[in-house]
Amino acid sequence: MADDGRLDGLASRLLGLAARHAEQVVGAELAGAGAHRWHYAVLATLADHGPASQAGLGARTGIHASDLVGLIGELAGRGEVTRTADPADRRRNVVELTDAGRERLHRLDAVLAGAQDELLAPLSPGRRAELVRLLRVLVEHHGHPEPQGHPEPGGRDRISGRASRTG
Amino acid sequence: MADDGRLDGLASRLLGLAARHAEQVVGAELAGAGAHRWHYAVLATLADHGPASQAGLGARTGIHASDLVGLIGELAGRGEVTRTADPADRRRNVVELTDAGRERLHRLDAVLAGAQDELLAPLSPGRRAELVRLLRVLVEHHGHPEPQGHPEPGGRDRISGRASRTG
DNA sequence: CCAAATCGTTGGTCTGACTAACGGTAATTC
DNA sequence: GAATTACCGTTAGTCAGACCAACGATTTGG
Repeated sequence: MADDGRLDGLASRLLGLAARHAEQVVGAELAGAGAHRWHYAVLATLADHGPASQAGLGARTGIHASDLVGLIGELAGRGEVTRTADPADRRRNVVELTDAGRERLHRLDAVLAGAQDELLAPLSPGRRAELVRLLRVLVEHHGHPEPQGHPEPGGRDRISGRASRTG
Repeated sequence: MADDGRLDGLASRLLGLAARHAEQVVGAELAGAGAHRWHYAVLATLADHGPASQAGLGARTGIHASDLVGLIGELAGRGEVTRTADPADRRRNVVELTDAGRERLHRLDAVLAGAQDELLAPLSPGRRAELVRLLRVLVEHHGHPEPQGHPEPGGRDRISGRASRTG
């Protein structure tokens, strides 16, 4: 095999390569439907968790609040979501899915499913599930690295890490 | 579990999140040693496959030729690689590892191993190997999507091989 | 009422990966 | 052996994604 090199077995590198590939596939597939990853993320989140403020959407999707502004504007311009001032808290905008948005989400669901299938083509259903399981452990661990306990063996001060808010 | 949402089970999204996390961990760890991912990639490739031209390095590491210029310059400035004109083909530069480079690679090997361990902390050794196995299947498939023959099953027009955006 | 915090918004920054073009060199063809 | 074609390294610039800084409007809490 071609695993004589140190790079070929490096989990971090394989993750990066696979993720890049996934982004390509999904991005291209969604672009064919005139959409972006972010559009799907917002529509899906609204469908799954109901109306939300932009801050709430940002927390769930991981999309930065500043990028969310234009994104919601775009979706609202297409009539797929509504952005209305929250009467209970007038700082907030309540973003809500419309019927058109739900319809579009359904189409994008199909597109996404196709993309996933293309991505995972070389894996059997069982292997795909296993992959998802393993990845989910990693991302969940990322959210809660250490509940409590010893700081770190040989641990120096934390290297400034950019926190990511992944819900 | 928190898998009530469509995003939470999406392989492409999990890959992206995990990869981002990996980049953070590895990047921070390497930064603590004054290095970038690219430095390690180049040093490791040279150690594993011997001297190479910059084009060859680019092909193996995936680093773009234009970015490789400054990178090799940096490593050469630190005395960790030598860049000499190939007498057999004077278009080429032969990039070669020095003893200092080998020594630095050893240190970075340790750093990288620590980063991988931190990354994969929540997984048992068996699970880690399984993850690497699955990811490698994906990445290899990416390189050789279809051995030959039929254009693509269900495939529409060619997805632009490189850019995330068709342009 | 005043201070602090939150939300949406604007504008700018930084980085990684890419493109375009060019001079120098090699290989190929006539 | 001159011209054409292809390749290598280099420079400069583009582009998208993720982020930060700061602001006005608003709510919250002492």
